[in-house]
Amino acid sequence: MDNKKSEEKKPDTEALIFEAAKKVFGMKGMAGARMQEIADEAGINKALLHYYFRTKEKLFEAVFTAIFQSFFPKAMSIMVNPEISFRDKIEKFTTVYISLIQENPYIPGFMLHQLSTGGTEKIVNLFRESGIKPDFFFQQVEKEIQKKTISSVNPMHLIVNMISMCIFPFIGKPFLSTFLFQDAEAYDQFLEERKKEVPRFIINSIQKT
Amino acid sequence: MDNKKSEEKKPDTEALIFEAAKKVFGMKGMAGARMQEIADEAGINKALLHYYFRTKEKLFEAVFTAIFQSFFPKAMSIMVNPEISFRDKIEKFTTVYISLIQENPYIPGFMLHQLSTGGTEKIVNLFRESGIKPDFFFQQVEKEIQKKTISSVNPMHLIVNMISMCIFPFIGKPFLSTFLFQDAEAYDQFLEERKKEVPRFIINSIQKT
DNA sequence: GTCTATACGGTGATAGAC
DNA sequence: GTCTATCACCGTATAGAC
Repeated sequence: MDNKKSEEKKPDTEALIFEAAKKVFGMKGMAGARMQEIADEAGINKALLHYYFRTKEKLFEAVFTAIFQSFFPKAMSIMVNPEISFRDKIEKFTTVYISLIQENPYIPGFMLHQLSTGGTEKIVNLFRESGIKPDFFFQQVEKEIQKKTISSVNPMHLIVNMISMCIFPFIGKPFLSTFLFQDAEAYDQFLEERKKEVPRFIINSIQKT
Repeated sequence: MDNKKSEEKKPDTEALIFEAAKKVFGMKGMAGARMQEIADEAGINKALLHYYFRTKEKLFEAVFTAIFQSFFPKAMSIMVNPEISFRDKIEKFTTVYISLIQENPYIPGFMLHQLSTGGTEKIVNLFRESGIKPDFFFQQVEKEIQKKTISSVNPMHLIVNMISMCIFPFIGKPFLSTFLFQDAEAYDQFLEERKKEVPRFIINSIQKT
């Protein structure tokens, strides 16, 4: 993998470390991860980790920030885009959200550990920096209610329901894939189905009949 | 707190440790928790932890098992109870589920860490031991579909949706309470509302009109 | 049963050769 | 930039007095 034109994309140790850290931190969490394991995963030496990222904490923060920014703004920008109709919004959001996590399986692990360990400040800051204001979505919901196109729902609950149904299947993967599915393939298919099922479920619930 | 009749309920060091461990493990996870912190929380000495539970891992397992058994069977038994109508089942399940976690705030933290750390075997075993068969619920869904009382839904997605909407608000508490709510009180009220909102949301979605 | 003191291993981090 | 060797610390676990 080293034989490309060395000009254009050297195997870039930093990126190797980054990927390895994603994986290990995502699986074990900040506290459970071991620098040694990350080094092994990256196929390099432990000391090199400290050469690129001075400390474990800095490495974690770097990876966490990157992960967060790689998905959160993308998903949220859909919700606050004035050009997308309300109904499309729900469909797009769920689909994109699920797809994004499928592509970056470490996201839920990161979020979880970060949340349940109480390290909320970083998330809060990243969120603030992203400049996203959920208010617009709430206003759009209210507008739809006034237009009588949907039944009267509390926007808070609606958005929490939406996020819940998108993200939980990933969190609960080991659990679900043990009890509800035969193999990994069945689980993957289940996720694919959800891209249609979840928006349908939501729209069925709130649409005026 | 020691001045009760020493016969009836001595302050029971073991129970103290158990409670402290619940709290610390729930917040920090197995890897992040420190025996010292548990000892402090229990107001006793570090060595005593090892006297009662030989190792950190044994302590964790004991607490995890107790937590699991204190809520899972109770919630699930509702789902497979043939005497409860389908509609009541959804209402009862969501209400009981949310209430149970409200009373034992450490449950989500435990589950999360256990899930995301990959220690699924314990959960699988505990689940097996509980003797619960989710099949009955699935059958009941199919029956309702045949009776045309609900629209054609995939039972898998239905139950995953239900669990998602119940449990995620707890997982995401730090996040939600930062962005959507002013204070802890508002968050608590939100949870109370959900006991009505979630079943309503589900039933609205699947009922035949 | 409960404490203090200590042994022991693991882990993050650094020094220094190449 | 990358490695080997090593340090210093922290955290689990045990020994032993009371």
